[in-house]
Amino acid sequence: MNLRIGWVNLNQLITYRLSYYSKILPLKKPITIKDLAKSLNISVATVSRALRNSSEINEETKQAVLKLAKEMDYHPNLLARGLSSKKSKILGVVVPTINRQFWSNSISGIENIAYQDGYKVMIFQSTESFIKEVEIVETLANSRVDGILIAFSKETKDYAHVQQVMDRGIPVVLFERVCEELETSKVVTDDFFGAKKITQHLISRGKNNIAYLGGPMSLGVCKDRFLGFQSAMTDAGLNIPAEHIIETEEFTFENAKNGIYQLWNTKNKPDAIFCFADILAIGALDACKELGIKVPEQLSIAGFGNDDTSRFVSPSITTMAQPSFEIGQLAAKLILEEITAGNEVTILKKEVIQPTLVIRESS
Amino acid sequence: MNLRIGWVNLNQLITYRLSYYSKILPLKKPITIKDLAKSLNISVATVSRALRNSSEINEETKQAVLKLAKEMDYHPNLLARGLSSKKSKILGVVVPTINRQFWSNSISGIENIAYQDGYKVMIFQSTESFIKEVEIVETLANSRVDGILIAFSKETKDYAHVQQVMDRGIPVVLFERVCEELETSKVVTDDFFGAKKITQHLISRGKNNIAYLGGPMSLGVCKDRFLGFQSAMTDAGLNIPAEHIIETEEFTFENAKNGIYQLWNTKNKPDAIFCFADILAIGALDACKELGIKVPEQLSIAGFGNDDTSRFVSPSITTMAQPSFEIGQLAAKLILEEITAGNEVTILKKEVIQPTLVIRESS
DNA sequence: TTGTAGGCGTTATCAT
DNA sequence: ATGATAACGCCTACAA
Repeated sequence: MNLRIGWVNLNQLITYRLSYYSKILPLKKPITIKDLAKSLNISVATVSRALRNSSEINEETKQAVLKLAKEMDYHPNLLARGLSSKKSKILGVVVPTINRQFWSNSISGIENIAYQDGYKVMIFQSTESFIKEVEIVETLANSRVDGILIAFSKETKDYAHVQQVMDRGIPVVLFERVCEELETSKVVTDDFFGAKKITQHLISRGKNNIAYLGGPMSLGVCKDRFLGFQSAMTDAGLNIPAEHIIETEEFTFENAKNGIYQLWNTKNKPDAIFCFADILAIGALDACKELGIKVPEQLSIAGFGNDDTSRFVSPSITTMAQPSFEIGQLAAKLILEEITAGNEVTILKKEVIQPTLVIRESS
Repeated sequence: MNLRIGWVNLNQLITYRLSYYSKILPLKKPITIKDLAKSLNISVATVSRALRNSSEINEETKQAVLKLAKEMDYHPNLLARGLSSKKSKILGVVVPTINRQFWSNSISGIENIAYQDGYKVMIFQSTESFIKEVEIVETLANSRVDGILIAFSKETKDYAHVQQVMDRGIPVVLFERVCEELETSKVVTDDFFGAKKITQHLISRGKNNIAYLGGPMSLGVCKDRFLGFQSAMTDAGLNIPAEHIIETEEFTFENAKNGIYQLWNTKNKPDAIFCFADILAIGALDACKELGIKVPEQLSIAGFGNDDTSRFVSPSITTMAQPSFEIGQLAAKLILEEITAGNEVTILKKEVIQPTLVIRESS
């Protein structure tokens, strides 16, 4: 035991491997309600009722069943249960990635509500890939989950895969990354007003030459935030020169830095910048340090999302806080409503949630 | 449509709700292989074979089946498939939280390997709760997943729930937060040497009065990192006064700040600090700013984990990079090996992965 | 290559 | 309150 066998190279990492012991999977046959029934000389139906504490059962027999079940180490087979009952008590969630606070927080919100109603949550990430998203949605549907919550990948422009699932009678709720085409309940952030509000804040700080750094306008969220920004500028009678609008395909630290370098090469330098997401704001901040630009004196920076990081950097970043946990909760509530309604009429709702302004040092 | 109904107060957020349209779930009965068989006047067995492109089937009939399946919008019922085949092609993953880079990255690593073999991954978070962890593991087992990957919650000291699942014949692999008691394959970071290495780095920078800021020693990882730290100090003939060892129950920004304030109140002030995790290092850095402590001149700071944030703050944080993605990949490989082995002998392995030193401005 | 039939573990619908 | 028994949708010997 714990005998060192040798050195192994794993993706350029030195790893050492300790051999343990060998193992063979045990192949005990699982106990079923049939076994319980036989042992107690009663029918499987009765056992089944006892296990789901149905109303129509004698208290004593029920206790006897439960006792034996524990003794014999019985565990229900959820596949069989689902197959026969047509209910899984499972919600499926599809998000672009779990590796960002907004998404992981909203998932926590979903779980929070789901668990209260005895639902489990299956999480899948599309990794911003349309093909993978389609696969996942299909798998989820084929696994007979009771409902599916989706935030679309960046690539997703076609919603047939979701429509198809809806046609199969599976409730769907969209959140954050939604679309107009589908007739479902939706939960979104008010991106337009959020962007407008934070832009107005910058203006109120005396800035009047504000640039925009964001993602592709083809993505709904990006467009909405830009429109909000634009609206605030227009309302204030301010102009947005074309070279002050920078679009990056991906939201990365590095792209943001490049954006600032690009901006600082124009002869009409901005005095503030509104970034589509916090990660961009943080990249912008880093570029400013390299270029010796004083924040916020020379350039104010504003982000969106209120990621933890926006608080930790220095100067800390002014941003719009999105209530991600609550968005998840709300989405879960909506889908549970629909599930509960079953074949009754449900009212589809669109919930638009207001982000809140968090003023920090960068403005 | 789009008729505004009213204002709703959700957790102190102003939300407005747009009524959409009402909806009734359609209740079409799903197509089954039986339906396909009937339509083609062949047996269900043949259809089944065609769908899983078994070798023993005529190419023409197979094509006919596939064509009809598409036409009739057939979708396999995974519950039924799993029930009868006893294979789900699903891996279950249990992590403390998905809301931290290390965990979300390792999940991505797991998915990366799993998808190559046609496995899907079900993600669950225990939220550091033992009870929830037990529930999840039980659910996973009852859902007949093909294997379970677990990183224990902080609270978990008793491993009966996992042993039980193993006894049921379900392969289990532990990663990162593991235990000695269970006879499974395991993948861990070399915390001892990682901590030792980064401490030695601090020493090589001329620091000789290094403090430690970390979690409860009851948690294996915490202890290992502390021991590595201690070992480096001892090797260098350096002393660690008791007041330079600070334990925090939770790894938060605020706790770390308090730790630094506490340290700076002792008369023997340290000239460097090794923090158990990056988030603590970042908190420490913030406290330094508030206290006017120059980093790294007066106090060097080192973290562990290489979270994105450690790169974004200024000065950026020296840290140990844990190859989280690779750890996930490895864990997935190990469990797939075990699954594939089935009732053959498997060799259980313990893989110890070396973190790498990332030197940045804070040292 | 195809068909028959039994089984997977549970729930649901009848009776009793 | 309990028991038979037929689904649920698919897989898999075994037989043809």
